[in-house]
Amino acid sequence: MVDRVLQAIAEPHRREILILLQNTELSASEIAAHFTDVTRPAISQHLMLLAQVGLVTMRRQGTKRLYRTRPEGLEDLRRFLESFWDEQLRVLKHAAETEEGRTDQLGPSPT
Amino acid sequence: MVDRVLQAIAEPHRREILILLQNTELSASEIAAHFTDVTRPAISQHLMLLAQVGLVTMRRQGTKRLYRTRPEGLEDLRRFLESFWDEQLRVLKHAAETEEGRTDQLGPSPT
DNA sequence: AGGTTATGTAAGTTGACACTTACGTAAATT
DNA sequence: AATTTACGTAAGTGTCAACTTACATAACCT
Repeated sequence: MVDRVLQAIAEPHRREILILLQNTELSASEIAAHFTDVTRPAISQHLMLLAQVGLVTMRRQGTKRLYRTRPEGLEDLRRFLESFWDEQLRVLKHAAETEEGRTDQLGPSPT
Repeated sequence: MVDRVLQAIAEPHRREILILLQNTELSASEIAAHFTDVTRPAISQHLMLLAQVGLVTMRRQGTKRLYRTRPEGLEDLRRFLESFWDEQLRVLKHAAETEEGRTDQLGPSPT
């Protein structure tokens, strides 16, 4: 499950959709209107995926479909990453205390 | 930057690598040995990517290359998701208090 | 009923990416 | 110097996912 949620939020457009929906409930076309680089059907497909993964909920209102976030959908991921971070921080702390001769060669590209 | 980190940890094998490296420093082949469904070069490529994104560090020791996690690499992502979650939880709380007529139609697939 | 509005769905294209095998290379060992 | 060990790198392949355009459908309005 974590897999699919991670994959879902790895896509920039989908993350932006989630951010748009943070405080509001929006219709599909309202959401699509925020995007200039992508067509409405694409957004529709993103919304479908987000719903399947449980990050978003939909209800119909007349001809519209209103979407909102579903906070519980992030729980699994949250738990996973949190435990992960705890572990990482412990390592970080330990490294700071030990402080062995830093021989680092390869790091992140200096963007 | 968040994009690339998310993409990096969206891949199951790479997540497993990070978990392997949580407490230890391992050589490339030691890491590869943990995987049966994938060849060593594939792992090597994953390690490269993880290093580029800043989730992992490498140092040479003789003919070996030892990898370890780089906790700071998760900071950006952590910040992003944390603010995100805060917002989500606020919404969740608000929803619980308001408790309007639940008209939910589309949810996560009942796995 | 007929038209409009709001939206999903089908089908096809493209590009990225996770692999594979084969090869290159640098450090240790003999 | 020749081998072996421990890797990365090149090049090619197959799959998947994010798009696109064109079409289908469902609710609303007149």
